[in-house]
Amino acid sequence: MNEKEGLNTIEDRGEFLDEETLFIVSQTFKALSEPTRIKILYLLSKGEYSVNEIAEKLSLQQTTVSHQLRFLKNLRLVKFRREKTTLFYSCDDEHVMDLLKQTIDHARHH
Amino acid sequence: MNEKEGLNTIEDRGEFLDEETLFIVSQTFKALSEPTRIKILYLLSKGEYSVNEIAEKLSLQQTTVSHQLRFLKNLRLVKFRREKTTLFYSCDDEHVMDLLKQTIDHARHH
DNA sequence: ACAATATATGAACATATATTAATATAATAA
DNA sequence: TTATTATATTAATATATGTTCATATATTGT
Repeated sequence: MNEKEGLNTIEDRGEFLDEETLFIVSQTFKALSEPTRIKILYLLSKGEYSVNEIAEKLSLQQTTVSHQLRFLKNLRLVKFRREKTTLFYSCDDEHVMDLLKQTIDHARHH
Repeated sequence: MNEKEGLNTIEDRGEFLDEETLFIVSQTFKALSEPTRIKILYLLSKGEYSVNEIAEKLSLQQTTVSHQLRFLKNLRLVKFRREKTTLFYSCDDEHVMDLLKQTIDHARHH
């Protein structure tokens, strides 16, 4: 059978991930796995934009943008500030933006 | 400088991603966005394992593992070598494994 | 050839999720 | 107050996708 079992406990976290880590990791990558969200995050990496500005610049419907911003806000990847009736969204997670930039650079070098 | 269209080509790539980059990026993150695939990749980051070993260690069905390995193989994230009737799978993309490790570390720091 | 073992494949099913349409809320201005 | 603007929400729909079941393929050993 498997002569390795029983040895990989305690100090060595071994070959398995605990459920909570697994959940956070999968959620993080899921946020970055859809073209619409990638476009939004990439745009926001260049600056702060209102919902309507995002929709116009990316040729998306306002409601689509609003839904995806809620998704990203729930994961605390974006934040917003209000100015009268307008909400300006911006990035709120350096690590995740870094993952995105790394992967875009990597993809562009093929 | 950034008055709408026309100027943000070449040196400044601007606020938009080309379709091909967008596709590669989304596929890459999609690979890392599902718990089963994360478990498999994390296990493979520790060494080389056969399909049945992966299934046993992770308490997954053989067919599930086989399907997900095909997914990962299509994206060239894993490779395999044959030894008699057994296929030993291992990681084949340093950059993607690095993304995974970074994100696991980040998640574990809460 | 046959049996045994390891892995892959295709179809069916269930679930997840992105988008849309319609409507609601909230803030501001007149 | 009413109208206007900006954004959010709910429900419906369509599509994508992960898992399972049944079966197929491929390699090795007898």
